[in-house]
Amino acid sequence: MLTAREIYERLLAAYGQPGWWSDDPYRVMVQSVLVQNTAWPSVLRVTQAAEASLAPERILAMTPEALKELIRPCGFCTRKAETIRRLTQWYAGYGFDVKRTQACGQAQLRRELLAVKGVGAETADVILVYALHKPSFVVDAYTRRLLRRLGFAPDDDDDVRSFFEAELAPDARLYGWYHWLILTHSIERCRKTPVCGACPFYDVCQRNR
DNA sequence: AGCCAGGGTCTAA
DNA sequence: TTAGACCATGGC
Repeated sequence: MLTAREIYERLLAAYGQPGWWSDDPYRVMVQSVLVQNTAWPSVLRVTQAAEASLAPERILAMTPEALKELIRPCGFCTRKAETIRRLTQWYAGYGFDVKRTQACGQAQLRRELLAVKGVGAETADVILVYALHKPSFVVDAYTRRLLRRLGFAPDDDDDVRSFFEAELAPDARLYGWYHWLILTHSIERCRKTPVCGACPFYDVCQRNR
């Protein structure tokens, strides 16, 4: 089994400098909800079309029905509209101020985010890492699948999270990059060319046995 | 045409 | 406590 560092090194060598979700914290919050069980292009289409409305004050000013219509193409629009509203209200408690929000401890922020109905572990961790720059490793379907293919069979997501966090420095930038690389690997390579000799994990991938 | 997509909540056993 | 139903829509 590769270590967390070895996996990162291979991803970096294969895909180069990783990207970042967004430098706009509120955009990360909205998109992290919209992408729940939804393909990314749908999220992009909605958020680009709604560019002018994508400020927390504007969202809270909309009627629930208008917000629902705005995000309809992403699916689950009733629930996601409610979640976005609740999340925005949570952010309002910090005056829509990232710095004020970041002043809180990571554990407290994670608890508060998980307490927002409609926000689960993955959404909370995406917001922690990309919007608030707190090192909470993001475990998503791709992360689970990659580790499984590398021969690691965790009982639950907490085990996956500790696999990474136990070995890596608690660095939000690193975690964000790491998640981004797993994403790139999963979408750009694994999905389009399922079995591929150029895969950075070809030698250890369970699928090749 | 049917299946899946970067999830989360609620419920029945 | 856990597996399964449910939530909605678009893309392939």
